Amino acid sequence: MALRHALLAALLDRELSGYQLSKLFDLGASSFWHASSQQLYAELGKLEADGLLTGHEVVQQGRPNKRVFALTDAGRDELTRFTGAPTKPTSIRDDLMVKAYAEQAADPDTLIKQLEDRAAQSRAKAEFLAAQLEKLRGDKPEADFLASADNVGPYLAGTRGKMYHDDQAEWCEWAAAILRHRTTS
Amino acid sequence: MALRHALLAALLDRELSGYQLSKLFDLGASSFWHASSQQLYAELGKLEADGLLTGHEVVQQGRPNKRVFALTDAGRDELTRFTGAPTKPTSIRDDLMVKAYAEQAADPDTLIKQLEDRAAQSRAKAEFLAAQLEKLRGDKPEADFLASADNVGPYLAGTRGKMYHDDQAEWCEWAAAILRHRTTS
DNA sequence: CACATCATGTAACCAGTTACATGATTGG
DNA sequence: CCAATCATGTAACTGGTTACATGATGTG
Repeated sequence: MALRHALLAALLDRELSGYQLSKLFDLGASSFWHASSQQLYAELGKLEADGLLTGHEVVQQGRPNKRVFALTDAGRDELTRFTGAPTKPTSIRDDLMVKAYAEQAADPDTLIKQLEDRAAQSRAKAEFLAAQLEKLRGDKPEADFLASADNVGPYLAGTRGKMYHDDQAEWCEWAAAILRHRTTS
Repeated sequence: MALRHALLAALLDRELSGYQLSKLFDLGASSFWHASSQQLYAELGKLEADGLLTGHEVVQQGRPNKRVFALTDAGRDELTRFTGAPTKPTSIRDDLMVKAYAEQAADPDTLIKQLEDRAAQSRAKAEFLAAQLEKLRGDKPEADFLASADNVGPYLAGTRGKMYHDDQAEWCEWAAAILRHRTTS
């Protein structure tokens, strides 16, 4: 069980539909938890069957109806249990980094293009996260918000995500520049 | 197929045994590719069966014998093909970040402890990577090395790994300090 | 003599990916 | 009317994890 806890965490203080969760895992949470939408719908079903979540149909006008999910008490307990359990090592799998490592076997122009594409994606995600963080802290200075707000978890995690994407973009551009320099000289 | 390319990349310019690869994936490459030793031995077998790698027994005195693996021409071609193929999105799964996100449901002291443990691990990995980078560039200034060396891939990837772990350690300590402050005030 | 490190695997199970499938509504 | 966005799934497959298994050698 792995995705479960990420889903429970996302639903800790709000109800969301599968679709909203898929946006979240695509944009906000992608820097610390990766999941496809198919996986989400499957896991939401299991979590509901296991009594950790309850789903309610929400009728919308102007859009297809949706099913939103909320934590049950059992779900919250399971999340608390999880936070106390030993932490598993981080699992990262990044094709682009493997390609950079194997630079010797790669076509330089193609690799440079891929690094630049990734840089652009990471810049966009960093910007999105910066906006999220601003929204979370409202008009307060960061230090005040972190000292007084009642739910700082998403802010802490979002900050790490922004760091990750800022670095990723910076590194990709740096690496691309080096490879470009090596081909043209 | 996923681990394959990471293994082929690691063997691009040297021969290594399963055990040496498991060290590499535990220390050097863990910031961009995660794999267990069981997985490595299984995949090395498949790669040999597919003709992308050849294994040779090396007799050692004072230690158990080992089997080292080297890229074949087919293996190198496959790696080149891979570097040109579309890059899959990065997959990250980090329990600790999910726990930070779910801070509200967590016991503060336990979470702080976990953040501090991770900070120490990341500091150690960053230091290891810094030493590796120094070894790779030898006595040259970084810019000279990157402009003139014939294999910069591992240096580029290692640099990203160091950034990742430096940030991770810094963020963990920052987050732990915030949570500590919130519990004591 | 016990512990750390070196060294390599197998088998059963589970998590995650890929391909397929459908349909409503809004805006250009 | 076409594309984008909203919305939700299933089935087959494959990649990865967990638990189990073994044994040599050097160091304190």
